[in-house]
Amino acid sequence: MDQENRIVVLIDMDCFYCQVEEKLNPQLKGKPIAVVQYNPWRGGGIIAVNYVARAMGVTRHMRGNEAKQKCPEIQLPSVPCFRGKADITKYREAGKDVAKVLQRFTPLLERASIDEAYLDITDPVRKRILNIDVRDINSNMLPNNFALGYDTLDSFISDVHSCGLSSMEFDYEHSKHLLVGALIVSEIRAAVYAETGYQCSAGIAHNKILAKLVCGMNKPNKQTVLPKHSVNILYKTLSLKKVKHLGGKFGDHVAETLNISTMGQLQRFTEKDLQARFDEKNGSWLYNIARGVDLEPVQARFNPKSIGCCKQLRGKAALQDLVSLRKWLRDLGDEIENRLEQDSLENNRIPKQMVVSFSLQASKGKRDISSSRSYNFSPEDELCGEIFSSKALELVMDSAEGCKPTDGELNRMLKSPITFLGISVGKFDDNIDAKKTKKIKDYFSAGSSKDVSQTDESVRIKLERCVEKDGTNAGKEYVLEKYFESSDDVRKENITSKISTETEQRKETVYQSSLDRQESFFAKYLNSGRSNVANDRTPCTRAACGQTLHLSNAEASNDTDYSGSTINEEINRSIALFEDDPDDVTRVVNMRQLLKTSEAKLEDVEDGDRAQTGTAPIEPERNKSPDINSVECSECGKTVSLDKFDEHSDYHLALKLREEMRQEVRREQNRTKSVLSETNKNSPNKKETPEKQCNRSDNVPSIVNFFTKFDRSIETKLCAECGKKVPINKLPEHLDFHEAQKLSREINNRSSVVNVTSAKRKRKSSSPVKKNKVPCKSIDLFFRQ
DNA sequence: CATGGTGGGGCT
DNA sequence: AGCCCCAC
Repeated sequence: MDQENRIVVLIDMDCFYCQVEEKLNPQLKGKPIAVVQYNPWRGGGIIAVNYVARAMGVTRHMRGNEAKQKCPEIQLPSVPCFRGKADITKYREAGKDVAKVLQRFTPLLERASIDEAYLDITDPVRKRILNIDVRDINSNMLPNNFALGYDTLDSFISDVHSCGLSSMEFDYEHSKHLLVGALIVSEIRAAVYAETGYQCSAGIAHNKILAKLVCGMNKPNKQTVLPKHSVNILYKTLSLKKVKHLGGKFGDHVAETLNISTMGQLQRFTEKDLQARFDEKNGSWLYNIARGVDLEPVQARFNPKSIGCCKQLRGKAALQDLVSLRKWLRDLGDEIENRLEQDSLENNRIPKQMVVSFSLQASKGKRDISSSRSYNFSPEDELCGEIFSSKALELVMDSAEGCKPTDGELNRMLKSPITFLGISVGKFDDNIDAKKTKKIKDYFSAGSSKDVSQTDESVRIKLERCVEKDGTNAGKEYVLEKYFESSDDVRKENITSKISTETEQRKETVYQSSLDRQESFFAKYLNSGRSNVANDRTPCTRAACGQTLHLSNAEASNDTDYSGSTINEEINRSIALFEDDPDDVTRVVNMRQLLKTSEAKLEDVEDGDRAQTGTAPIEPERNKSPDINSVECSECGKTVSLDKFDEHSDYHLALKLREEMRQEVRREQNRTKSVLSETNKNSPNKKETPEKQCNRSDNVPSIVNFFTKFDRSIETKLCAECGKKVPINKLPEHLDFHEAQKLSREINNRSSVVNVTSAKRKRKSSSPVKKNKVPCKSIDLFFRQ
């Protein structure tokens, strides 16, 4: 409503990647470290530096080797590498963990990056003011808090307490709200630290630009408030380029045309003047921000609007031929698929569009030519890595003239090398349950020719395996219900009776008989689960889990807890373990306990136990050393409790197996393609679509050879599921792969009962600033050479 | 060859 | 739709 009197916060994690590495490997704490992105060139590129290392002169922009020179004892943990590119999953997950804590304090949270979020806490501040006496706030309650324009926080507080009588300029109401905002922010940061172990800094001001600005002024692990009347003090010396949106070309342009360098100097110009020199919108924006005014609302957004991955392939790494292009698109497509799987699981949405971007090497001295092409998914498209990579290839070929005019077998060279490749998906469709239910039905009725009873049994076994992890009847019923939704009546009958009557007694034997039959992907996976069933420590965990489910259900009725999960959400989470992280349940349990204790603390505050509030732990003395009963997984670095470690290892094994199987399927697909296109080989020359050219290129002997190790002497059989040729000895595995896919889809397609996104307020983008913000055409032309 | 991989967003 | 800029 009153955009100028909001309380806006920017939370920024301190050297986040380093903190994540330090948490994963506590031995690193206190030592100088920098996280490098794998890159064989000169020790890797540094993307984060902790404060110990910064003190010794290590900065971003340096390579690992330079850091070693400056600081020989520096440790350089590296971003893991998957499919030939950096994989930042663990940091993404860590960022999400943090954001979940933040979200408890306000639904008006905008995730700005992996480690930053804006919070509009205007409402929480108002409510708090009704419940407390601002005069009871003292600097002991606000450790590590700075007020810009004041030597000490106390002098700011006493200004507020004296009702601003000491200064004509002082706006009491504004500063009172800021002070209460700072109090809330210190509670937020304490919660983040208590629940995640991560430290962050914060800026507290009346809008996003200023919050962002002051957040960086005291770091790390500090927070800074910016009273309105201190803006001019700050601007007096503040370089214009420090302000968001002015850090790039536009900022340079402004500074040069006006011949100024500080924000203060920007105030000398009238709005009309600025509009004349730049553009109506940019002019107004500059005029406003020069006075500390920024009307851009904090948007309620937790989930990203797009999911993408890309890879630079510069210099010698540039792609020269179709084979390598296809390889990279496959890898990118696979990553998209995996991340989308997760996303649909968590957010109940699927993308409607994909965009492929690429750059072609230009003649030396010139900038590479970058292009992008989009594709809107049709309802029949199956959102798998295969679709992403094949569509991407089509689009690239279509617009990049990838193939040289045919010259016998050498037509696989690209006209110009590709120096950048990226696939991203977006334009998400929310609440996809209805549509998906139909798709599930398709999947399950597609098997047809296979022995129905065996299919059902294997599905049943897998379903039981799922609910096994859940440990509650509710979860079992839920899963079965979802399965029935997608089954025809005969199957329903069949399975219902089996499960309802025999489950408890026959569980072991069912597993056993299944295992006797085949030792394959699922058998191995199930086997690992079975051994855990036998393990007497596991049931305890499950019991705890079941208890938690009920607890969290109670919590969900607490409307001040925005993250409160429903029982169904918890169940879903448990089910998700099958594909997701087996450790999740224990994490949820721990998280719940922490939430309860921290909520209790917050209630203490609300109840007016102010002496207690004063000790609000900005750095709790909690012992963060890892549990003696847990161990760090060498695969993913996560801490895993010992009694779950077997299971966790199996999870990684399963992932690897699945990946192998996918590759296997791909190889077969490609071989099939090339065989098919052989029939075209002798057809007369005619205009061909790029797609056809693609296929034909697969026929080139060298490319067939690329997909190694296919032995034509081995007998093959057509798979009833996918119609592809499968070596007969690989058939059991291959069928299991399809089962795994089906189950995976079934799991992914189940409804997510709580839709976090929909709980958020949706604002109209009425922000005047939005229109005011961006470099206009004239500026674009100015910089285009 | 040399921050690189991700995101958001505005303009035409 | 496709291009470009900004920022972490």
